[in-house]
Amino acid sequence: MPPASEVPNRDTDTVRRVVRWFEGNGRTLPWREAADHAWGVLVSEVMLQQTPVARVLPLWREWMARWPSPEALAGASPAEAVRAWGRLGYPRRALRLRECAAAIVRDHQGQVPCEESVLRALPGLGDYTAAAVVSFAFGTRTAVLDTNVRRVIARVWGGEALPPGHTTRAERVRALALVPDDPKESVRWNIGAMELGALVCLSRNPRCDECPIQDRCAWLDAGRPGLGVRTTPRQPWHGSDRQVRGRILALLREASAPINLTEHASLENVDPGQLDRCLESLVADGLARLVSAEQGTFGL
DNA sequence: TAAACGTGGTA
DNA sequence: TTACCAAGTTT
Repeated sequence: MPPASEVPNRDTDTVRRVVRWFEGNGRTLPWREAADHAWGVLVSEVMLQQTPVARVLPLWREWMARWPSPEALAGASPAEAVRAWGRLGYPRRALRLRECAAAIVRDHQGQVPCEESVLRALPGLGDYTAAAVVSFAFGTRTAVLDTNVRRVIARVWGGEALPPGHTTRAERVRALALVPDDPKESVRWNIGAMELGALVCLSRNPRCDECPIQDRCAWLDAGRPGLGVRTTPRQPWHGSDRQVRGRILALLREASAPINLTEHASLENVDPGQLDRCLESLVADGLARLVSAEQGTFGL
């Protein structure tokens, strides 16, 4: 544990102001409307990992209509899940979500577990998602630490432009200290802090003049230092394995039958070695299937 | 622990 | 146009 000097006061008043702001400014999103539907919350949280709300909305509606329960999704094939994932990105999430559904059916009587540690053990659910599900779907008091909440806390109580590259122990301690004792209020704070980070306390262009706690922000007080400082270098995209894997997967999603990928016209400009490497990794990930080695054909 | 993992909107 | 970035997880 860090020394007590690093643990801020509860700061109940600032927390309450964020909650009030959310009540008047929060978006009405479908997975919030039916917050008692744990499966819907879980699906939304997985889809929202590193993915903007606007892109998730139509896919979430499709998935909930098609697979309204863990049992329903558990009955789908991996290929169906990957195809239905469309262009949401990080398609391994589709496989893991389906595996998650199967585990829920197999080990939890088809009911989404309500314990954070149990959820954390399911495929595709990490610290953030497990906390989000117990908070938003079950109303349990816990600290939900996503990139939005981390940024809000880093600025308001830390005076820093951005949180560290990975979640630190100190961040968790500080975050938990801010969570209200009352479970219902803790949920409002979690979702309100996330929404504040998503709509106002933006990473690059924060709208501090619209912020309900601008007079409580250590970072704004300090003159917003460090904005625009590059933290982690980005990997090049053009020509990367990621790009090639994405192109391959796009072809596989569209194809209704196995297709030749080693001599595919749209992959002509890809280095054969890289193509082989990407195909191999996709097969290893369960995102592609070698149908015929002789013909070089693959399917989902 | 660092690196890998998709995609498309925005400035 | 390039670069950033959006409710992270896994190995």
